[in-house]
Order: sequence, then C-alpha cells, then structure tokens
Amino acid sequence: GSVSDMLSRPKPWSKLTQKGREPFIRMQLWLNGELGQGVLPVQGQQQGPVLHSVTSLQDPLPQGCVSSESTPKTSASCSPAPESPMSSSESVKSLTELVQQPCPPIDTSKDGKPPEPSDPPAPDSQPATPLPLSGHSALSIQELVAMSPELDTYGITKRVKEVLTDNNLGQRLFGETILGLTQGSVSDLLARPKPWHKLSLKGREPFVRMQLWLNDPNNVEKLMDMKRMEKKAYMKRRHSSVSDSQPCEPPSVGTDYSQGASPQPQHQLKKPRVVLAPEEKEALKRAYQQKPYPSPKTIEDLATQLNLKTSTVINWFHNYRSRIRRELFIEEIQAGSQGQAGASDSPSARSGRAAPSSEGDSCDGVEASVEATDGPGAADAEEPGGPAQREEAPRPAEKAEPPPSGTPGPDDADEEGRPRPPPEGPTDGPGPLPNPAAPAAGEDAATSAAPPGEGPGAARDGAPRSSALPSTSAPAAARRPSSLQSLFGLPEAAGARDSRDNPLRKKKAANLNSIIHRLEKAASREEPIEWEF
DNA sequence: TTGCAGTCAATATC
DNA sequence: GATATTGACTGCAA
Repeated sequence: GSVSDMLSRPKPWSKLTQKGREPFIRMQLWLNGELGQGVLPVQGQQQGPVLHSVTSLQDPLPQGCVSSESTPKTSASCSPAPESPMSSSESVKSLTELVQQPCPPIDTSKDGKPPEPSDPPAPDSQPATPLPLSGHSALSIQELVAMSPELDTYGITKRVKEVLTDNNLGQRLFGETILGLTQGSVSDLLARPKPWHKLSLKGREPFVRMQLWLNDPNNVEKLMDMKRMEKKAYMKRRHSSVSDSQPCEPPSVGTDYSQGASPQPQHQLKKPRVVLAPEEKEALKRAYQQKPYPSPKTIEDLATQLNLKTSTVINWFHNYRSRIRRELFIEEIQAGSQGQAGASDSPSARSGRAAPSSEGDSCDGVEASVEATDGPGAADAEEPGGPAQREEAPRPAEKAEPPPSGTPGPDDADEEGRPRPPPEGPTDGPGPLPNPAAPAAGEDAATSAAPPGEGPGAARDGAPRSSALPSTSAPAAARRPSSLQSLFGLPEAAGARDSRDNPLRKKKAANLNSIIHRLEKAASREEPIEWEF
C-alpha cells in the first residue's frame, strides 16, 4: 500500500522528512543498480559497489568522528585487531574501510588531533559522536545492514567484551560512541545477544557496527581517544563549574541544555520508577506460568489483586515474555557452542547464566512458584527437597543426558510428534485466540486465584516438563550457517545446533506448555483445527 | 488492538 | 564507577 501510494503520489523532496526520503534514496540506489536485485541476502555481488556508493552518501558509523589516523600505534595492545584480518574477506575489508573512510573527512581529521577543541563538546557530546539519530548515518548503516551477511552475534559480542575488558573500556563509552546506545542497552546486548536470524533489521544494526568496529584496526585507539577527550572535558567542566562557584546545576548527566532555561521543569514531570516487590514478581511469574498471555480480564484481576496499574502488569508480561525468549536464545547458542568447544562459553556464558537465572528459572515455573509463596521462609524451607534443587541439579545431570525427549512427561511424546509451534509464534498467533473465548477451564479461575495465595501449582509441574523444542533457531541455524563466517571470518557459527540440551528444553517447554495446553484444550473441544505451525 | 522488538533510563549490584 | 536489571515507552506489523 505504501509503495503504491508512493509511486503514484510522490511528494516533492522538499516536503519529505528524513524518513520519508529514505525510500526514494533506496529507489534511486536501486535504479542505479546499486542495491542489487534483491536487496537482501545478496550473494555474490552485493558488497563492493553497493557499500561504497552507500557509504559515500554519508558516513555509516558514528565512530568516524574520532579521526585517529595520526595516532601513533599503540596498536600493540589492540588485541582485537589481530583476529579481524584473518577472518575478513574482501568484502569485509571494504566494510572496514568504509567505516574508517568517513572519519577523516568528517571532522577534525586535520592534524591528527581530535577536535575536542574544548569541552563544549561535552555538552553536546553526542554530536561529535555518532548517534544514529541523524537520519543520515542511520540510513547508511541500514544499507550496510541490509547487505550484511549473516553474522555471528554471539561471537561478535564475545569479542567485543574481550576487547573492552582487555583495554579497560567501558560499555557506556562504547555504546554511546560506537553503537549509539545507552549503557544499559549495551550491557543487555552483550550479555544476551539474539541470533542473527532472529533480529530485525534494526536489531542487526548494532551488531554490524560492532563487527565493523572489530575490524577497525584502530578501534581501540579511537575509543581511548574518546575516553581521554571525555575525561578532559569533564575535568574542564568540573573545573569551571567549581571556579564559577557553585551555581552550576548538579552534574546533571550529559544533557545539553543549550541554554539555561529548561532544566528545572523536567524533574518535576518525572514519574517515579515502579519497582515491583519480590512477592509481586512471584505472583506475576506464577500467573505467567499458568497463562503467558493473560486475557485483559485476567490482567485486570492481577492488577487489582496486586494493587498495580494494569499497564504495569501488561508491561511486565511483555517484558517477561520477551526476556525469557531471549534467554532461550542464548541458552541455545551456548548449548551449541558447548557442544563443539568448551571454551566458548566464557563471557556470555557467565553473564547469561547469572542474570537470567532469576527470571529464567522462573520460566519453568518451578522456582518461581515455590519460592515466592507468602512466607518466603516457609517456602524456602520446602524448596530444598523439591523444586529448588530441581533447578540446580537438573542442569548438570540432564546435560549429560541424551535427548531430553525422553523426559518422563507424556507430553513430550505428544509434542515431539506434533507440529510443534515455535516458541512464540504459535503463542502469538493462535494462542490468544482460543483463550478469550473458552479459557474458562482453568485460566481465569486459576490465574486470578493464583497470584496472591494461589499455588495449586497446577501449571508449574505439568507445564515445564515437556520438551518440545520449537524450531525457533534450530531451523534457522541450519539454514545458512556459513555465509557470514566466510565474510567476517567469525569462528563460531551462529545459531545453535545441539540444542538437545535439557535446561534449555525445559524452559522452552515451560514456555510452551501453556500454549500447548490451550491448543489441546481447544482441539479436544472441537475448535476448528486450523492451528498449524 | 495486540504483541513484539528495540531502547531508554532509573536502580541495583558488584 | 562500571555493569546488570528491569519497568516503561515507541514504532511497527498482523
């Protein structure tokens, strides 16, 4: 529809917004033959010309700013560099070059001395940096992303983490300078990267940036420069503010009040962050166990029972679902890499495990359900024997185990044989449908009842067990394993192959359980059977 | 309308 | 001070 509209009633350039211009640029590129025929997966010819032309439009990566060619060569330390070359192929090189090219010209490339002519930059720190904000850089990077071969997100983040830690570079700096993201996002990204095939175009962007950055031989130096500049700026500011007496606003973060005027008022508007109490979280988790996709009514009930805003409950479910999903991804990846080489797990393995554990565990429902209860103490007491340990023990044990498929749960058998829905796919689609209508069974009753006192544990046990492992990544992984490696020379393959692993499966199962449950319910109930996944 | 992806930014933790 | 967690928000797609 949009295309039709655009083709028949194009707006004049001057009337277009940045975003609105994008399609026209794309069209132009396409007309020039620079976008290749498909746009996407580009096999053979893609890179070279395309990229160039694209980049020529504007600089792809923010980072460019820190012109550093002149910088000596501390490279020695520059650990990252070494690898890149080996892996890189022509195309990669071109990418890398692209990344760097823009830099010099852009700013102060002049005498090797990064601008930083003053701290003023501080206030608008961003400017120099790259934030993709500007439509420009965004566009070009998008092109790069579109052209990019499949990347090993896990491997990339792993290397980035190594480089950052090895060189004592912070996530914040890296994020703001290289990725145009905040620290929290970077942390999240590095700890729980999603597999390439699961990423949207936008989601791939930071990985492309990271890859390009890794391929940049001067990456570390550049960042170091930035770091120094920042420090200087900070010192200056601090200095001046001090000397100027106190008046200066509290070191309000890097905001850039160009003029004095605004700062104050904002504070007022800020609404306090909601922090859910452990009990509330537990209740929500339990509710999730029983119904990952609660009906509006259920949500309302939960909200009232927990004395939360419905929007909070809704958000919580959204966040929880997507975060659990992500955990599963990394689980898979880890499982996969583990299968082949023990080492790989190092960084993300840790982080992945650690953080998620809390939520992740809950995802089986196991831990969550138990622990929470009302009296933490009581609950805990019980745990030891049961669930609690299940969580811990199972892993190792199961790991050794062969295919969990054998898991006791009769469910498994069933699921295996069936179409088996993708983790969420089915969920989203059909999942919700049946519920609203028929959920009667246990749903609402259960859910609503659940939170507070609840605990029939109905879901928790039954659910988790099964092990249907939705295709999610499996297929994808299999799909096209290497295109990227060849290009970017990333050692590890993306995706997970040996996802046979249990803990993983369990989680998925947990997640899927309710879905399956509903499906079965619906099926037995003669719901038209058009649920295919 | 609903769900999701991707982020931000406030907090918690380390 | 750096990193991790997480509630909320935005934009998009079905």
